[in-house]
Amino acid sequence: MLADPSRAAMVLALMDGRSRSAKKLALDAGVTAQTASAHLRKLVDANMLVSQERGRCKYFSLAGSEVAQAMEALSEIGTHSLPPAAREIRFARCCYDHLAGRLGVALTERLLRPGNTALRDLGIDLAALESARRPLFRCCTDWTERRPHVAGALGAALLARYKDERWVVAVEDSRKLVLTPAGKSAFSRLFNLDPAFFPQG
Amino acid sequence: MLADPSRAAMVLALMDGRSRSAKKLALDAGVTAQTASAHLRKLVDANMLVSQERGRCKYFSLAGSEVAQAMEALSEIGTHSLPPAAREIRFARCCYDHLAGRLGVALTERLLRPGNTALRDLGIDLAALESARRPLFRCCTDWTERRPHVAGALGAALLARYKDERWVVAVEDSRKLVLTPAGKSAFSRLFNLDPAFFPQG
DNA sequence: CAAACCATTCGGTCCCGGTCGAAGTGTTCC
DNA sequence: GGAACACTTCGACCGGGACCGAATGGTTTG
Repeated sequence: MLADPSRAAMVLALMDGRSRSAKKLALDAGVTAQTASAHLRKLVDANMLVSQERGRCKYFSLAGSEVAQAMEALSEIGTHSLPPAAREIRFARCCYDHLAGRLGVALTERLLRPGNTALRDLGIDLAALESARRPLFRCCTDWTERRPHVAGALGAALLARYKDERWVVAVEDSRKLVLTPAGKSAFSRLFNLDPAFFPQG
Repeated sequence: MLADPSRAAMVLALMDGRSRSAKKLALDAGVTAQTASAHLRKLVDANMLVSQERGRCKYFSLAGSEVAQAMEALSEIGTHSLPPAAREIRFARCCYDHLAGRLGVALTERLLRPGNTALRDLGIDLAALESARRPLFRCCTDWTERRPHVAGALGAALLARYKDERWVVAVEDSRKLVLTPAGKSAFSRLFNLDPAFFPQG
C-alpha cells in the first residue's frame, strides 16, 4: 500500500499534519488528477487517510498516529529520509491545546522533578486553574515518543503562556510549532535543558 | 517491499527474533523454494534481513529493530494482526545478556524509585559487580518501548538471577523470554507491579 | 561415488495494478 | 446561464514483478 511511489509521496506530503487538497497531492506525487483520485480512494479505504469535503475541494489528512508511526519506521529502513517538515513536527507540535512532541515530553518530565520551580517562575496560578471545570492535570500519551506529556487545564495554560511569550509560534493550518531562539534560551533556563537536546545544535 | 504477501509472511515469521532457514520460510509463505530465494535476496538487499550460512542451509533473521518497528506499526493499521509470538516478545526478551521489553523497562523504572529495596531483597552484591571489568550500569534503549532499561554487569546479574529462580525461562534459539507464574508473583511483590500490567490479566 | 538435500539461476508465462485520455457530475464565480 | 474548476468514472494500454519448471553448483550422508 505504501510501497507505491505515488502513494508514498502523498502520505509523505501529509506527514506534517496539515490537510491538503487532492489537486495539490496530485502535483506532489507527479501524477494526473485521475490517478491521484484512485490512489486517494484506496488510502481512505485502507483507513490511512481521512477526507473532508469543503466546497468543491476535498481535503485529505492522516487518519491517525499509526500511519505516521508506520511511515517513520519505514523511513528508518530505506534510504529515503523524511522531509524536513516531518522531522520538525516530531520536535514540537500542539495536541489539541497543549504542547506535545519531544519538547512536550521533556518539559513534562522536568516539571515533575522534585525542586523544579518552573511553574512558580512562569507565574502559573494553580488555584485559579483548579477552579475551572476541566481537570487540572491530565496525561496524554505522545505518539512519537510513546511517553506521557501534560494535558488538561495546566497543559493548555502552559502552551498559552509559551505562545504569549513567543517562545513557540504556531504554523498556519498545521499542528506544527516552531521554536524561536528566545524560546530555546528560556526553556533551557527554566527547565535546565541541555543545549544538545535541541535539533541542529 | 513489505507489501507483497509472501515477503510479509516471511518477515512476520521472523518477528519473534528467531532465525529460520530459507526452506522453512518458503513453507511459511506458501511458495516454492525458487520464489522464496528471490524474495529473500530482495529483503537482504533492502537491509531488512541478514543471512548466515551454516552448512548447506542458510538462516535468515531480522536485520534490526527498525524492521520490527515498521512491521508493528503497519500491523496497527491493517486488519492483519501480529502472530502471538510477536506480541510475546514485546513483553519480555533478552537483549544480549539482560532483560528487555515491557517488563525490562518497568523493572528498571521501579528499581530507580527512591526507597526500592529490590536489589537488597534479591541479594545482589553491588560491591562484587563493581570490581568486574565491565561497567556496572549501562542504559540500553528499548526498541519497542523507546525507553531505557538496565544493562551492563548489573543487568546481566539480574537476568541471571531471574533465570536461576525460574521467574523467566528462555526459549530455544530465540530472544523470547516466557514469564512463569512464580515470576509473576515474585515481580509483583518485589517491584510493586500492578496485576493489570501483565498480559492477559 | 552415488543419492539426497538445500539453495540458486535462467527462461518463460501471466496477471495485477499504475497510468493517462476522454467524458461525466457537481460546485463556484462572473 | 455560461465558463472555469475540482473531482470522479470508464476504458484501454502496458510494464513490472510474482510465480513455477527445469537445470546447476555445493554440502551432507550412506
